[in-house]
Amino acid sequence: MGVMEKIAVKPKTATKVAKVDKKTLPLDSILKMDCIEAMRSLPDACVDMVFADPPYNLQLGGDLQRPDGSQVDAVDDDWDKFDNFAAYDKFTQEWLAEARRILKPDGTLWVIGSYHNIFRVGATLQDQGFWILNDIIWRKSNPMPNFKGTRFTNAHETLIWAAKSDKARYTFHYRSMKTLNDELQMRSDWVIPICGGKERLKLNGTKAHPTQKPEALLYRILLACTNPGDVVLDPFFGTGTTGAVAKRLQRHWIGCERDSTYCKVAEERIEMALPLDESSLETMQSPKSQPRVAFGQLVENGYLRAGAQLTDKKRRFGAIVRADGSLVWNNKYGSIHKIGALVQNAPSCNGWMFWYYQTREGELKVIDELRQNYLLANEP
Amino acid sequence: MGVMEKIAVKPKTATKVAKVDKKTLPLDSILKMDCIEAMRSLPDACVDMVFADPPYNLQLGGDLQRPDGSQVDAVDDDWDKFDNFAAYDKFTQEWLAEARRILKPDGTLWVIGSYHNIFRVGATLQDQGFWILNDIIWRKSNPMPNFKGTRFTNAHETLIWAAKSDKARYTFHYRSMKTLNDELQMRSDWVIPICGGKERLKLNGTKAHPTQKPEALLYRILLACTNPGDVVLDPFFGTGTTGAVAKRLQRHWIGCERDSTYCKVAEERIEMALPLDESSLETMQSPKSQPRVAFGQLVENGYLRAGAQLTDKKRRFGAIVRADGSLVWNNKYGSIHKIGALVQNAPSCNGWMFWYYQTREGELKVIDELRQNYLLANEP
DNA sequence: CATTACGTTGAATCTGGGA
DNA sequence: GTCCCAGATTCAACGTAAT
Repeated sequence: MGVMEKIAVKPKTATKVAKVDKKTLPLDSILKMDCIEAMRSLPDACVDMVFADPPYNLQLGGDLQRPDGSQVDAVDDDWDKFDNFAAYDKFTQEWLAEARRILKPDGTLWVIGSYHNIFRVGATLQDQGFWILNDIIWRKSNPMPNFKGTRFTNAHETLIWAAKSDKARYTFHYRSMKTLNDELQMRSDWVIPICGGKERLKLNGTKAHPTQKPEALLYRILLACTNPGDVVLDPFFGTGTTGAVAKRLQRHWIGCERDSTYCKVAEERIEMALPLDESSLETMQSPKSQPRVAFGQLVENGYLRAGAQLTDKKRRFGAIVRADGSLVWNNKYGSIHKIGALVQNAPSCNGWMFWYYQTREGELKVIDELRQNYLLANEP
Repeated sequence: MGVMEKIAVKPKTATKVAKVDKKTLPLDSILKMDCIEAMRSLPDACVDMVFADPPYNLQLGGDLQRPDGSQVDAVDDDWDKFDNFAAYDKFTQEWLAEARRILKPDGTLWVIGSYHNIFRVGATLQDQGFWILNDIIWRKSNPMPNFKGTRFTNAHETLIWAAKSDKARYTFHYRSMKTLNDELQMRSDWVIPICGGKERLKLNGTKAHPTQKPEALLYRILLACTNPGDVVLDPFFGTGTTGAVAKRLQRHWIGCERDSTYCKVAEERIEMALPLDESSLETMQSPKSQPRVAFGQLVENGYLRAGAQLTDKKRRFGAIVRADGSLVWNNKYGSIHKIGALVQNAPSCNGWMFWYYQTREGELKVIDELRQNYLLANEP
């Protein structure tokens, strides 16, 4: 188990990416225009995440406009689906290219879709160099049944999580996700109800947006893959689920939305959203973000004496601690990790978990416990 | 509830598609060559289903160790190596085009893949004119964990079910699936364990094939979307899961496989497989494939007299039966389904379940019961 | 013989900070 | 950019051995 610790904006962000002056960004506001045009107004590498819920109904020609307002394709009653796929692909290429440009090098992209469009979106983003990290299945606990009994009940939607490249060092709060999932690794299939009840926004008694996404979905995504203070852009903002959750989780957001009714609904909704208290935002952090403790510090501070014998759990191997914090085994010297790997003939080893010491009572205890004690005693 | 009835090859197949002489097909055998070459040797429109488990193009990096230091046995076979996406796409286009050609007009295609390849496969098959009916999520109950804690556990694979066109009259045994799923509609996410235990084929103590699929997966697919006697072709036969399940379910199969070791293992395995007894094959069938009973037959045979009054369950609407089996309501005439839809102002209605008649005892009973009685009394 | 303990394994794009 | 090396990281099912 790790130690509770506040999330801090990862320091590498400050040093590794081109510095973007957040003051010049339209943070926490909606750009009331076409998303491609909107993104073009932003500088390169300025956002930490893009979350996109693009249109997928190929017959809704209105959703396929170019930045200049012209129609991508004449979608009339005689529409040919091949022409339509081409038009949809072009639209997808355009908004993805802009999203890619404004993403920081270590930022990630999330897209949600159904079988109508997700294969085209996925192939396109791979073509553009995005590196898929996971595909995530949103399993709806209460999907609409297939009334005609002609197919399987369409009970899920698919999300793609992708980095800008295979080398990118993306944000992923593994430990938070594991905690959220009752101490088991979070899987790629998430059970979340569809958006309804009080959460579902209404206008004159009817739903304000046909495909409003549940906040729980965005909550998990933002918690897992961004840090407080990060900037999340949503090119198809709709009624602003992304903005509402971002505000709750103390992330900045930028929305793109042409429809003025949606904009109005979203603004009112986000205005009402309450940011979580900072203490509620504390999450389980990976030990990676704990201060490092050198094994030698433990020796130096008397947690273990030089000359003490360490063994593995089953007492198959024994090694001696030296004053500088190195171990000796079979006339070979090295770190706890190196010698641990050596005795097992393994390529690598976490010495903290491998080596045990004997207490005065004769009990074997893993040396990682000493490190935890040291950390507790030396907390800031 | 429907009636238990034997599956029969759907009659339309015999009349609608170009007749293929099954004697000329290499039924229930493996074509030991490249799948594209193999499919080219077959005539047009000769198979009812193609099930394909193509290489995933995994693009794995270096070795991967578990936390305990042991090595993960990766898929490093030559058949999964492609130079780039373009090469993989070309390969996909070629085998899909042949699969499309040999499929009967009402036949369907199933493909399985992971996020590495499924988006490319999905987009390609849409480009070729296939009409996606569902994407199905195979949720693994026991996936391999993400050992490094770097992503969400990849706990599923994706299948695509597609018809040759949007007009195709594909086979789907809705009722069998609903029965299989405890009287709930079968959803698009299926929980099935990975293939292990006795089912996992071994050679000299190690797995015979790195990616053997569970029979439960094929069982559900073949049961849902083929009829006994249908022909299923698998272009990437491997160790023959498709063949083994097809034999069990009394379907014909054709496999394509280049690797002679896989061929040998598959042949032995299928040889051992026992076809299910015909009585075990009886499953709940869709009302559509039951012998149709015209409502008029019931009138004709005295199950209901002309002039009788029908109502809905709550006696909100009343209609009169005419001698030809049509109903009258508000001076409007039509079938039980049409008038049922009309009175509710609904787009459609299953009249068999909507309309009730009154017994001599004054009890309301759904008219579907009369149909069931008629069917029982008139069984062959 | 029953139960527990331990070892093995599965389509995996699987580390990251500092010099 | 490369290199070095500390050190973080697993779930369910199945098979076999030990108790």
